[in-house]
Amino acid sequence: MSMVDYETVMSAAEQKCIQGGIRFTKRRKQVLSVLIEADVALSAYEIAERCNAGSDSNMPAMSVYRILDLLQDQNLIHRLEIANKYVSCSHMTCSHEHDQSQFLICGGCRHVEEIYLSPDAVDALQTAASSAGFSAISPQLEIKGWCAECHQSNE
Amino acid sequence: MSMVDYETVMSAAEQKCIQGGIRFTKRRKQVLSVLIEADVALSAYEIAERCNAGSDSNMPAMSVYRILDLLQDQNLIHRLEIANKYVSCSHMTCSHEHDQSQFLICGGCRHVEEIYLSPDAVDALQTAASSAGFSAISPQLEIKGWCAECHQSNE
DNA sequence: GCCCTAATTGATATATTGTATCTATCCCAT
DNA sequence: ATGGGATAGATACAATATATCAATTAGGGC
Repeated sequence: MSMVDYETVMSAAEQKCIQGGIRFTKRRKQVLSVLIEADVALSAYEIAERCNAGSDSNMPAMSVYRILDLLQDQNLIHRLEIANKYVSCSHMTCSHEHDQSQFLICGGCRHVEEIYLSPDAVDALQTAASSAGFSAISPQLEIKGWCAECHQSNE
Repeated sequence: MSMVDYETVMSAAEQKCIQGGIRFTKRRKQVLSVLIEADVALSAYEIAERCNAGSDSNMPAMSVYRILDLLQDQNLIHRLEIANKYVSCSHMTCSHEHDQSQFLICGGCRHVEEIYLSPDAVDALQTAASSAGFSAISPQLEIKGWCAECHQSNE
């Protein structure tokens, strides 16, 4: 799914882990690989399944949760709260910080698309939030909507 | 919490149910009352607890889920997917349809505020969604952020 | 190389949220 | 008053997530 080479992404991930003071272990590589190779957002239990598919290793779902938390801390993946699923970060190889990511999530099939909102749009959201006494909106926005396919089948 | 009289709201709710072809039963009144009187968003199990608090009636959580689904169909309440919680609709007494509601949800304490985005901001979101192949964004937006209090304690 | 320590993983239990299904009961229209 | 659809009860279970403690592993100083 990624636009860049798998090896490049993985070594960038390793660097981020080292800089974050944690190890890029076999288990963690395994979880991140599954997310990078998936073309859809996956639940923790789906990730565990894929780790275990056709292999002798046993990846318990509990470990997956632990590892997902860590990878999130390193900004290598995103947790989508509306979908209860996880996706790899599309900016993994960037050296600079990304302070915004935006996702569209289909309310029907839960398909996920990463989008790019104009700074103006983000500003408008931030302004509305400030007016309501919030100091900041999340750097990771999730917008629920309807993909063309699900929209049709629901008419 | 409501700006309008409780009785007014409940009778408006009853009208909406009748128009929707369903009954406004004791159980459904009970669930809606709890949500109207709450000043925070509540989970289904919290609603069940409040229904049962200091009373002889037994409201099972399963019934709560069923009733929440119905109330949502009648546009009397909103389900917040980011928070896994429910709030009563602030437009319950309006006769016209509201095609947009927007909520801010604190990522720390899960406090919920209803906000009003400018049409321009909503347009920007819709445009970004269309570009990504989505035919529509949800009429109910959920924006995660940080309330002033949680923002401070996380600095 | 070896040991100490801390990080990591394993293993188990349990909490939380939500769905499926079948039965019993209630209430309205005839 | 009663037949039938809407509503509620009851039970089981699925899916998602957290807590806790023990076992193992990997690096850094000697």
